[in-house]
Amino acid sequence: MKTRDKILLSSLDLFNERGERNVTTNHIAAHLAISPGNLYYHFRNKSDIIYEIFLEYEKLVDFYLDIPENRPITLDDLTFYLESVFDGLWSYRFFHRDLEYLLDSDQRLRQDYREFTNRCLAAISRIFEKLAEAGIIEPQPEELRSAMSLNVWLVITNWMAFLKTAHASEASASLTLTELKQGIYQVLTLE
Amino acid sequence: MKTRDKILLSSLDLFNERGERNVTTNHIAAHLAISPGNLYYHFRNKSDIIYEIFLEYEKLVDFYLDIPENRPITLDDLTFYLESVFDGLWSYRFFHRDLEYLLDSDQRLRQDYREFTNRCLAAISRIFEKLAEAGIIEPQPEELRSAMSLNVWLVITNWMAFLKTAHASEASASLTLTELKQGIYQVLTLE
DNA sequence: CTATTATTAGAGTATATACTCTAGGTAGTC
DNA sequence: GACTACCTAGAGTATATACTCTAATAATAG
Repeated sequence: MKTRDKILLSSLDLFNERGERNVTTNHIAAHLAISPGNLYYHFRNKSDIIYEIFLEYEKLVDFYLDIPENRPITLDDLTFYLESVFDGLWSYRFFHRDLEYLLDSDQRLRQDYREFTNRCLAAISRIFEKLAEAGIIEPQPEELRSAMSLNVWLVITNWMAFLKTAHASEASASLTLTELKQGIYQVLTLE
Repeated sequence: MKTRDKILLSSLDLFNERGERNVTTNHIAAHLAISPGNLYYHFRNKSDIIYEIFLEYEKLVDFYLDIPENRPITLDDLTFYLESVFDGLWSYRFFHRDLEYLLDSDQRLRQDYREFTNRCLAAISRIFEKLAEAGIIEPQPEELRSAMSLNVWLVITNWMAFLKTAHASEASASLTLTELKQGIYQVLTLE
């Protein structure tokens, strides 16, 4: 694997595990047993690394949330969407943890993330619409639907953080898949 | 005003405005035109300052969420609760922004915050219960009620962050009260 | 007035952090 | 073999950060 890709992978791992704030570029280099100079040959700065990781995250979620236009939606589809999105959240969980700081330090990222959020909200909204069309939930007016979508978005993106803050340190390392899955139930409650 | 209190006030201001991560103890001292030594005479370290600010926050919210036991609840009460809580969130908004990091760096805080969350969830749940008793909303089984409460909590605590991340930088400084109030509508949607 | 305690200034320090610079490899191509 | 483009090491640096230490000044109590 190319050094550049190894840097991205290791960074993601370390960020997720220890939080972006606690991971320096020197840590990343040391973890890969390469020199800082080498790291900075491949990336101009830490922000660039984070930005590239975000692009991957974005691509993944966009791929998952590509709602088929001309096919009714089923409950299985819904479950698939939720599982996919939670999977993405888990793999890039460092991102939402330090979101505000990250957006403050990189305008590109702020701009892109804003559009990303809007795409996600639109997708969630479309899911509601199709669920209503399929007769699975009650139809709802546009305004209510977008408020509901926003609620879903808030619950989804902050579920992980809630788990980490609500649980005592005892099981600190063990955010289990079970708990993650409970997040799915949590979202379903909204509907 | 005592220096100690001035430190707490200034810290809160600076934390809210620039984010805890961007505010050093030296900044706080400089802002107050006192020496670092002076600051460290009053507080052993930065964590201690944050912890004391949290205690104030906790006290405020606990005070607001003291649900009367022997009186039915009205819609006005509900509005009051929501406005109070959003007011508290606004005044201590730095806290939720860097929550995970803060809890990681102070075990006392982690423990206290965990209990605080549980008290809040219980209060929200009690509000639902009383709203049902008063015939304002449909009664719901215990399990559903606690899931709903959790959703409300997630929306409330992350509404501010959402506003700051979703809006482009244009109006960066201007998180208006109007938008905050929209958060209240957002929560009501859940019900 | 004096002894003690509380408060303050300000210089200083150890460590960390993001990042730079130079010199030297390595791999492919003609 | 020589040229070029890519890659890597590693020492080094400017700045920041949390925090310490000493000495001096106010406040207070007896």
